[in-house]
Amino acid sequence: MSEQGRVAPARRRGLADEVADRIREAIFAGTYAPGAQLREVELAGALDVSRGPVREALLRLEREGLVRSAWHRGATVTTLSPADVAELDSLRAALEQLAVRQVAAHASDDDLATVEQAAERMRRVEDEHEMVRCDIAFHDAVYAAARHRRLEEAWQAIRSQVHLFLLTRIGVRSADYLAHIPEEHRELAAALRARDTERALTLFAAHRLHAFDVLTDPDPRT
Amino acid sequence: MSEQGRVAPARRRGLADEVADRIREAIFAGTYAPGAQLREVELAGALDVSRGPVREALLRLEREGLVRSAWHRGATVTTLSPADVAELDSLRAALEQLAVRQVAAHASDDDLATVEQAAERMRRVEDEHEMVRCDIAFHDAVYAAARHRRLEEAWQAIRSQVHLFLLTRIGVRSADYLAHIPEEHRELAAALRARDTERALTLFAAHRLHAFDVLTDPDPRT
DNA sequence: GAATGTCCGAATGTTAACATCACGACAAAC
DNA sequence: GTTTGTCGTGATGTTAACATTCGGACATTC
Repeated sequence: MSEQGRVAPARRRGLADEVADRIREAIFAGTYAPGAQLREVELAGALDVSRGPVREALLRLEREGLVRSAWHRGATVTTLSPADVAELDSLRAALEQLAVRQVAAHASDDDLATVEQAAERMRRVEDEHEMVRCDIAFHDAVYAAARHRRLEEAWQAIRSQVHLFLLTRIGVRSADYLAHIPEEHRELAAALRARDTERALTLFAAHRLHAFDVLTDPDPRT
Repeated sequence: MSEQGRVAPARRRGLADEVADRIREAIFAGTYAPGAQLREVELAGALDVSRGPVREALLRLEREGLVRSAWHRGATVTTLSPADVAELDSLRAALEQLAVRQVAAHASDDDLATVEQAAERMRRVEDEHEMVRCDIAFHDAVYAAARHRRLEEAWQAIRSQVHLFLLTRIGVRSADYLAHIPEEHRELAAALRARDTERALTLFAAHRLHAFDVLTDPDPRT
């Protein structure tokens, strides 16, 4: 969005990045369920590359918390225990508070517009997987608007895990989810646009709570 | 201490971990100054291993923010601009607040004792490099006492950079630093031991400010 | 003389073969 | 019957050679 007319970044990516993307997609698509082993030779064969880039890709996915690996024991897809979800929620809260403060205080109008667009995009979504992607994308936009590289990196370190968590929510309260979530995000964006820090913090906290307590307190109506 | 009599973790580490440690030490020792290039063949030759583990080690150091790398352009030691230092300070604040809350609320007495020991250890230190190491070790202990794996990982992602930052402070106000810092940390530990969340948060904030404004507002007396 | 095009060197990216390790099954010993 | 020791399999860890790419130096062109 209007990077002041700047041209594209135009940086070439290595094979390892590409491989990491493919593996990540496969995990989110359910090809590799949580707990499944990710064998290097198998992945290398499937993606038609050697083990080097696969190895590097697994290291990056480990940085994202999507994968855990032990010495000579290979990599497995992360499984999220209730304790893990609690950790994710508290850490996400800490990061998001900082992000919201930064955005409300210093964000450019362009960046705010990008956040609003991300919220708008959710209204035209039917598929649940797509909605989860949009949800994550919205928060990506918020962190991007904060213009805080290390904060964004910290978010990326748990981003995929949050994605995984949201995925487990699919099927539960799906009707509510699809109906209410877009409006909720529009309010978040509006509070940021108004630069109302306190209101934004409150709304973001409520938003996290909605996502979180579906697991601990499932809605009996569904 | 006293992990309830549990034996040591006893997990073997790979070559890559060892290599990462050596490179990290070399950077902290000043062998590779900020901005310096880290050539894979050079490191591999010096450490007498092949480029594979070196490559892996550089990826880990990149995760720690100690190293930056671009495609086909190799890795360089991170240089910290004033903006970077500001980022570190704000992110560190967010993480530390969560850690302090967790510790004050749920930490075991054993974990608190470990924190106190880390603070005590600072009193017998003369060398400035050693003091910086103890300073970091103290905060390590606090994060460990929080018993929050992802929070600890987030801390580790900026830990080395904070170390680098503290190193730049050496030589400035060194007398003050060596004299006052140990007492400051003992107060931090005491507030945690008393489980006085608000006081601890205030003290930790003041502590960060002390470290931070040496660069922005150097003491004229020194 | 400034700009463009081409080439060379040096570094990283990638590959495939080799070495090492962990886990499980099976057998032996107590 | 439980435990301990051995072995084989299949994976990861490591290595060294090959391919690709970047950056700068030099020559060329207008």
